[in-house]
Amino acid sequence: MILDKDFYRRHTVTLARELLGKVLVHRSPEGVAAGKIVETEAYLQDDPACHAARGRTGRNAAMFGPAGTAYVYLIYGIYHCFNVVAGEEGAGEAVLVRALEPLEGLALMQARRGKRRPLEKPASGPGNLCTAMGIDRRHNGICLSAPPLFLILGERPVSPEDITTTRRIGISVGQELPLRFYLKKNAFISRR
DNA sequence: GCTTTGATGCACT
DNA sequence: GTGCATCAAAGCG
Repeated sequence: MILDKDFYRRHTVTLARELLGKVLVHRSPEGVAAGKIVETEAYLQDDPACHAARGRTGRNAAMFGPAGTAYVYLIYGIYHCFNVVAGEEGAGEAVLVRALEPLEGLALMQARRGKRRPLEKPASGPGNLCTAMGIDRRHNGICLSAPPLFLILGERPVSPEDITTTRRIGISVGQELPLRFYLKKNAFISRR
């Protein structure tokens, strides 16, 4: 049921595409929240936009762990971003998960977002996703092959024709690259 | 309907 | 002190 270590052992770009359609589950004391991954971005070695590009620091240390480790960091002092570590151990590559289509615990996600009106897409955008799922720095460095935070197969497989490739979003360092992937026609992606 | 800006931890100059 | 893999409220017209 839970995707194990072997699932994560493949090229980072391949993993970024393979993660589409898989389901991210978080079992927390507040309840279970789960959603289908609909948007990802790959961050590779020798890429200035990759946090690991300038070596290991306290913040990015989890990126250098084995594939299938969670890398969660704080951005702009307020939002968290959730990544799946990929590639060879020590390479410092990862896949940023940018948006989910809620499958379970929609009300919990909406409550965590804390808006007046319940949001239709509470987990679209990397910062929003972490807020809705209750993911924060406590999850940094943990293994994604066991509860409380893990991935399972989706209901139906995703075929290559279902995937759109674009430039990554919000990158301001270095050359921008076609390393963003999302499910075509899915309403829950963060941007067109 | 845009565009601007404030929120602010952490790594780096 | 500056800038970032962000987001939404505020300002503008």
